[in-house]
Amino acid sequence: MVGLRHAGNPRIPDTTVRRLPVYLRVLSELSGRQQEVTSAELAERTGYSSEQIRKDFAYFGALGTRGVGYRVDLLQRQIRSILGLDRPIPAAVIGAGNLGTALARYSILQDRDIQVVALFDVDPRRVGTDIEGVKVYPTEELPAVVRQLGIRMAIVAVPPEAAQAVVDAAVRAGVTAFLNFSPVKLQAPRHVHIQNIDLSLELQSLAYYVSARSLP
Amino acid sequence: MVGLRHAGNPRIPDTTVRRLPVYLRVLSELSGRQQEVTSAELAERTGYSSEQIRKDFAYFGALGTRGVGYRVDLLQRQIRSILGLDRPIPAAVIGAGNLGTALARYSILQDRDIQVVALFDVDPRRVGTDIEGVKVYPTEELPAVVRQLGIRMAIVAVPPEAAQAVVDAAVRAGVTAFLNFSPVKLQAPRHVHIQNIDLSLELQSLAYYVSARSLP
DNA sequence: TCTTGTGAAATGCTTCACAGCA
DNA sequence: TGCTGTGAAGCATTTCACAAGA
Repeated sequence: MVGLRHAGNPRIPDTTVRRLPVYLRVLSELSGRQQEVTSAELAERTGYSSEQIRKDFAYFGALGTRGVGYRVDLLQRQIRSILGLDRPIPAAVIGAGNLGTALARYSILQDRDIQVVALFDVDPRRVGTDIEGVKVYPTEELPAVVRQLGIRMAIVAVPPEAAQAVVDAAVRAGVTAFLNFSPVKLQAPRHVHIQNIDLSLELQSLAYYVSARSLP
Repeated sequence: MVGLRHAGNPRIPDTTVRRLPVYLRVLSELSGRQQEVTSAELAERTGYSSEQIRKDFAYFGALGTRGVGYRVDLLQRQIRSILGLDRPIPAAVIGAGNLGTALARYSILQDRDIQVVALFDVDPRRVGTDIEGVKVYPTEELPAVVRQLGIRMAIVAVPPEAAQAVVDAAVRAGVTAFLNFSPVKLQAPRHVHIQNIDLSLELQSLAYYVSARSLP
């Protein structure tokens, strides 16, 4: 996992990248209400330290005014540009079962920058239906649809046995970023980024923090 | 976030805790097939370095045999005990919408150590139904049901406005560990552990890794 | 000989502390 | 005076390198 991006851009640590969307969320609450925001105020609202916030901003050539703070709108625009959210990103959800459907519905309704434009499923009963107006295609058409719609990002919610195959197909068709909910370690070329969310692993590690187990 | 647990136990770093379930998964594939496993083999299958694995095991007083490796069954038992998975953990899913239902179904079917024994929802149309045989209760009954069933862990999948209130109620009733899917920063007492999974944030940070944005 | 177990070095991230500027 | 910007210090985690034991 490297924070390196296309030539010329500063290298941003992965930890910072993960905080950027949080800043965006807070900034959008602030936007309209105030023009400037201090790192102290952002610290208050995000839970990060103010120094950390300033360091984060410095990674992409910050622009605060000493004694005043940062311009909300400028900051928003910059962070969105860093993340590549300054133009819509077409995304796919692969697997239209319970989880896939829920994730698709959630993403379609929540996020306007990342646009879920297609779902895929192997089950003929699901193919042809739609989720919030987005069509479910047969998985075998994935390469064609991905290319046609310029899909660059995919949410994987298929059974573990099927995951590697759909990722391989998607990668060949040009997808470079995956959010994987399947409980398997996926293989992919270096330039492909895979972010895993594994519910079983999360729950099991969470178990460690269940305290005072001696109680009833 | 501290790795500290009940008195007497060694302090295990959070990073290690998050790897333990991965070891469990790999070990369960191995179990039956072989009695011993080397750190190199585990490295191969997990993607972690062998030194890291040995360090992790050392945190809970490892027990390998030089020249041979670790006993699979012993390792399994130890890790399960560290995580508190040596007895079933009753859990709740709060919010029986699309996501909550999908998560509940997934957990019920996948995980036998963490048992989802109740769902909660405010919508009267959902209350009284069941998901894979697990009842949906009205949210107002949460305190009573949590106490009655000894629930120690909760998956939160309610709208953001409702999240803090259900967490407060659950904490008062004795829940100490949460997996939160609501896109809000939840407040809770020190002894309560909250693990967040925020789909929007994940997708937005993922956008950073979509490469070669200049293409079509 | 093979693999564990572990101090020591390296890395990466966060916090400290304060100089610098509006 | 207030807040940014940033080197330096501090921590946490990972990797290195190798001694020790079956």
